[in-house]
Amino acid sequence: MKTRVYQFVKAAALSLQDEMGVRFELPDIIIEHPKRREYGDFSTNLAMVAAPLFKTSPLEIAKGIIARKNNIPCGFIERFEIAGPGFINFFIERNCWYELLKEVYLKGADYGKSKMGRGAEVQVEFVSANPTGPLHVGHGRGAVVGDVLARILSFAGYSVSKEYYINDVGNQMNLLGSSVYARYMNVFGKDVVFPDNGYRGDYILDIAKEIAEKEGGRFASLPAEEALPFFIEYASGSILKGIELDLKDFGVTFDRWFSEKELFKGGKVEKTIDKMRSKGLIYEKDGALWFKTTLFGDDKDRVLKKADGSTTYFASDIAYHEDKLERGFERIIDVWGADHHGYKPRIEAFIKAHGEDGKKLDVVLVQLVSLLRGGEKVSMSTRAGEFVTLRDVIDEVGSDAARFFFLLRKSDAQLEFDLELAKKQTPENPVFYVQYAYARICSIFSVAEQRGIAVPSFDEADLALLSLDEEIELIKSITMYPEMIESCAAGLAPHHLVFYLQELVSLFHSYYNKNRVVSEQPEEMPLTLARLFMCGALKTVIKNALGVLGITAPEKM
RNA sequence: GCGCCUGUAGCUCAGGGGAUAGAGCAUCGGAUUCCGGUUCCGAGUGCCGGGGGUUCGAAUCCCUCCAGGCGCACCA
Repeated sequence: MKTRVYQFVKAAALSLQDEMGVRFELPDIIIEHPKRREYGDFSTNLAMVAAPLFKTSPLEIAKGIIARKNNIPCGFIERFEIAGPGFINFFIERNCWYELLKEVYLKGADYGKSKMGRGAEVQVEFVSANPTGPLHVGHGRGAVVGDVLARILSFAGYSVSKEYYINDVGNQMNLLGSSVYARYMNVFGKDVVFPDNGYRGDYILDIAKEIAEKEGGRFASLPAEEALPFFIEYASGSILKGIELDLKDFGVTFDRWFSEKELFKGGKVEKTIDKMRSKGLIYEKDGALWFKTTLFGDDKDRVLKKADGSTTYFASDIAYHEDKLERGFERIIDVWGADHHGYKPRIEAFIKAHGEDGKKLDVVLVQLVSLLRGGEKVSMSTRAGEFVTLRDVIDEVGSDAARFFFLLRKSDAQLEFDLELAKKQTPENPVFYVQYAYARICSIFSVAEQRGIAVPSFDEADLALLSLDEEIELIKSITMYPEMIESCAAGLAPHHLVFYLQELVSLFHSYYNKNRVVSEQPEEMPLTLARLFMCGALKTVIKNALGVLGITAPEKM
């Protein structure tokens, strides 16, 4: 509908240019939903923006554009209005809304899908937590943001690939291995110095015990260096499996798990460095190898290879991003914890150095989550290993509530997550409020069914009977869904969808309370059918939206 | 010191150049024989952190200051 208004305005503006004998590139035409109902269904500020270009007053332009209505088809617009300093407000013909409602019915589960992405290949990389311990709440937020973003993009017509990058190389792996090794030795009564910054969580001991059970004491007699590779391999593998399971239970899956180790095995890291060297972007200083990222907007050059000959994390990362580019993705979206924000310029620098548009990369930052329990802060300290895991949260509040809460704020704002609230079966709990609306509609349908009334198809219902203001508002809100998906996709902002759902559902609860859907009066059957039809469309939209969020739509609660 | 994010109602936060700045919760008052109890309606509250600028128009953009968070390794 918005598109139709847009097309009209554009055609009208062009035609107005001809009439006035002027020609210039039109400014972007913005069609918006006015905040106030009396300003119509849509409005545009074009007349004000274009006034200087047309060299006349906004009022004249607005009049001119509206005058085009005789030449340009716009039967769907009931009336126009010029308001305020020069807004043009559009009031849409009521029948058009009914038509849109039928579209919901016809498209069903596909309603809201868009071709916006034109099938462009997009990669979303997210979570990518080091396999050194279980996922904690913060990772959980990143997981949901990435996952829902991917779902939104694919709904919006992109071809999306979800990926988890595993940092299974480097110091932290050695540290993990030696931590488990130390615990293992303890099991056999041997005292080994626990590494300084070792991992102290209970899970380390669990893994050590598991190894002791399966492998016996055969490593106890080996020198540490010989035993270590096994411990690293075993521990990271076991932790990764746990991570995968936690994510799966959280409704998050990946198309690919990409191992950093594989980059080295294939010589990819060296190859990427060589490539940059051949472009003259590498130099040596203080025995280390540097990459001239400053040429591409970074604020200092970065080390790729340390004086001791080992490569940095950044070296792996550019190799990884080169791999992404080579796989032909048109867009690369990295979802990172906000503490990595400083990392963006150097990755972007690499992409530019590689000869690609830096805009190919989007970084979505996910801010901290602080847990509350009935308003009281739950303390989390990673250091002591007593942090709250994602698993704990899912077990306590369930996957649905956790997912919803993680999306309740824009991702780059800090989030307070109240565990007590998430469990409440009351309307102050937004998840409940939304799911309840769905269950309520299902309940209406079953009442109708008991009375032998089937939910009508679009040609059985006379939608013109839906004439109440609340009904029109509800229909408008229902049919705004496709637009919502597109705007979430464009802004990489999943939280908009959550806000939309809450507003939509609130309109329904309010409507429900005032009006009876299934009437007792036989003569009101046509109205009942029309209302059932509308509820059916609403049901579809709620279900589709919850589906995109990865949240279940329960028929009963 | 430099960079990024944040500062909006009592609380948690939307809105990120447009018209009278919104929602939920909390508070107070009212409705609800019902399809579903856990629902609904109404009311009040704002120097949009301060100051300057750009603009026909600024919560929104720019500068500056203040406050909070997070980054700023030859760590990962």
